[in-house]
Amino acid sequence: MGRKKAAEKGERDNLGVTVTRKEDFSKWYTEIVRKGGFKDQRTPIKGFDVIQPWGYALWERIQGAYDALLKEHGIQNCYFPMLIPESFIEKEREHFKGFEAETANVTEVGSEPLSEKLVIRPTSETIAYHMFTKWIRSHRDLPFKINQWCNIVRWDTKVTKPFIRDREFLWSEVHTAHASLEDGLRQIDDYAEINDRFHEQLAMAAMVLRRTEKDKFPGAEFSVAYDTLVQDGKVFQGPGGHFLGQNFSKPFGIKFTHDDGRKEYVWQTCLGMTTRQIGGLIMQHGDDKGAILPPAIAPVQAVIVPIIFKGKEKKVIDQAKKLKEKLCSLGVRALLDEREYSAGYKFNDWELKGVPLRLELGPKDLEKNEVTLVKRNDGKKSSLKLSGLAKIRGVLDSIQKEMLEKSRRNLEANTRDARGMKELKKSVEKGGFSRANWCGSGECEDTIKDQTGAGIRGSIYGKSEQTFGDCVCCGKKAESVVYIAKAY
RNA sequence: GGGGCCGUGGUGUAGCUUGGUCUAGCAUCUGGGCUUCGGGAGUCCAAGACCUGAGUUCAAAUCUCGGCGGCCCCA
Repeated sequence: MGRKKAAEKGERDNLGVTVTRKEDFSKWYTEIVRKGGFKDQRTPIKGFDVIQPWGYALWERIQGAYDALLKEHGIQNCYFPMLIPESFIEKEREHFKGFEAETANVTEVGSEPLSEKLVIRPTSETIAYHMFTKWIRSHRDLPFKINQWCNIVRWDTKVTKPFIRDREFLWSEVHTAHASLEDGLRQIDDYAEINDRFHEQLAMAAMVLRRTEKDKFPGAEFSVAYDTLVQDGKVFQGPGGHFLGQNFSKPFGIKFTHDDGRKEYVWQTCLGMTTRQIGGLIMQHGDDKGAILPPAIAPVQAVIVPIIFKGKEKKVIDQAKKLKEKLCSLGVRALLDEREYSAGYKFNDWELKGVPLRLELGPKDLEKNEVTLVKRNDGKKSSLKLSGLAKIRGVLDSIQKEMLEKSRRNLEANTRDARGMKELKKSVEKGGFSRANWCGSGECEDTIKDQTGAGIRGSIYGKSEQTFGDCVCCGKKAESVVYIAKAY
């Protein structure tokens, strides 16, 4: 059946996205991931998927942006081994019990059993800090800041979402050691700066929240995470930084000597950013046609689609090639789509993939020495003289700004105060963040979760907000203002 | 952690309730031709599938149980 006939019959074919966000947000997301060529889950082992070229190209951009920010802040890359001896786990029980149930273990080589069980890293604190004891001896060695890009295995019992919840994923993990509590805390501020700038590039408005005691990273003194608001009203957790205090340096014995000869344990921090971010980006910006990638991070910023009429092919293709060259020399990541598909097919395909700007070049444009621009974020069409191509940089910048603005407006419009459980329940149903007063007790935290299905995400990091009433749950004196939301 | 839905060519599906004419239908995709390209073109030819294991039965895509896998909701 042709597409026209299918459309007449009211059927939706399987080439594009078959559901709207409103109809079924989850299915919409999964379809974009698959049909946009981001990821293929049809592998033999659940949760161990293939990141496809388009998805990986996006990851490389995300990675590049983050890597540059880390390096600007004096963090150097290195690589730790994938296998960790089980005995290391004994050194930091509290930390590891958070992962214990989901580690994959290596117990034999060939058919010979190993003398000690090895764990495939679910995170690298234990192996990294084992090495820290060998590298750090003097105050001169501090601060010590390293990062590694690697894969991680966490064998969740259920996997429901590509990128968002996988058993194997790629990430960046930063580990630092400091000579004082103050310097360690300054590192957390550094993370905030890194992540603020990162989120600008992603065009995602974020809430920077200090997690509650229950929700912090296992073994940490406190955790700070970036929460962004997805279109369906749930929040998405992005990168998280953790202040570890001396909780790891003591059991691992990471000591240094001060300039006055005193010996002391180091203060530590860690930070992580994962391929989950790809899922967050898609859910944040996408529309019913597919993904929408912000220009700062899109692998292809402008795709050129030649419109070919019989007899005029050469002219159009030649001009399109020149156009691509010019754009590249202007520093635009441009791609000429010369595939043997119809123009309409290509339009849909690139919209699914999320390329921020499409340039159409056909006989009509050639006559006028123009090119047709179509913005992915709002679909607006315009013409641009071929002599004025430099303006494209400005168009890309404005797309970036518009996307960030939209994200900010969405966050603002969906953050509201709630006083008392009745109001909170109503607010949670609407989606987004509910801003409420909290007494600080774990009981109230659990009750809120039980009764509303939403959890306390934390309080704004680095800013103490004035309470505006009593605890939303128990009515006793409130200690802080917290943000409550359902999360992925 | 609890509950529910589901598994048929690469993809999306029909068939399953009531087992047999299923030698498994359709669309799309793929390869080859002709033709076409400003929103997923048309046409001709070719190729391509019942998740897995056990059971019930003369007979299983269809019924039963287990496994593996996918999806959704609640906690």
